[in-house]
Amino acid sequence: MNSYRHSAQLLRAVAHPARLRLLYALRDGEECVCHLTTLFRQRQAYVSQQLMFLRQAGLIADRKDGLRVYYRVQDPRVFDLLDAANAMVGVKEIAAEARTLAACPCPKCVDKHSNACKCKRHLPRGKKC
Amino acid sequence: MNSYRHSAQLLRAVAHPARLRLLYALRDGEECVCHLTTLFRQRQAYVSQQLMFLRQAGLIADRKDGLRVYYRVQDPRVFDLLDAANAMVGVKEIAAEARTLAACPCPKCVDKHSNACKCKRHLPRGKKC
DNA sequence: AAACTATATTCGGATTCCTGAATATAGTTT
DNA sequence: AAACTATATTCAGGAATCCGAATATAGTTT
Repeated sequence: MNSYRHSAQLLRAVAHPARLRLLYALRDGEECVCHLTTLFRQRQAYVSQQLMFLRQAGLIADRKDGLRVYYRVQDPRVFDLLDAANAMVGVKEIAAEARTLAACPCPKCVDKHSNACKCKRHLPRGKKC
Repeated sequence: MNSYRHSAQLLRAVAHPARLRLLYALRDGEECVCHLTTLFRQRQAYVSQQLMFLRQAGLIADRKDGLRVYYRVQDPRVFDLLDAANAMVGVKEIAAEARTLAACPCPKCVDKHSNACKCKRHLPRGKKC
């Protein structure tokens, strides 16, 4: 009966504030690392580390597009888990965090600015075309 | 938004094979420490430690009756959590483990033996009245 | 190719967790 | 009170985790 071991492993992957926050940020769709880094105001290396942890646990998958890497959750049932935990500690429902950020150079955020250039050129963080 | 911290703490309390197993053993009712120790074939000190962990996390509560201490789960919603985790790792449903044990001296187990004495005297482990 | 950008990985030290051994506490029986 | 029983707690060493700093990798633009 060491199916307990598998469940425990899954639970441990999820038992960390930063990783919880990451999963919720991916709740309604993939995001690139730069977006998550900007959103959380954390070092890129740290975000990558936690993403690696979640990936090795099989909770998220990645997709490359040019320089960027987009992450998505593998199995939406993980939110059944997280919501159950939140219910127990008295949290209603965690809404997805703001989807577009002025300081983020990823396509999704840039497209939102109607006055921003839509060309595909890579721009340094925070600069405009 | 550090409600993440609370959820993470709850999840960590549960992210351990021994503690998972304990919770499932309490799924359909309270059990005393000696019963759990016999059931798991583990040192009493170890079982007590893990119970203490669960108690400090607010997941279980205890009740004293003479020498024995009976533990029960505080909030049955914890099984929503655990079942969700099991579903993700492909475990159907965890049945409660055997409820009565020949080697266990707790009242519940002794009563099951129709040929055993029902007096309230305390007996050394494994000996009969 | 060289400079640049987004992301990943390695390394190390501090801290936390795990668990065995030993011991303490509290209730019970004689 | 003394011996005994069920349970709880403390302690310590080793393993695992956390996270910052530095560096590596791979794709892009010029």
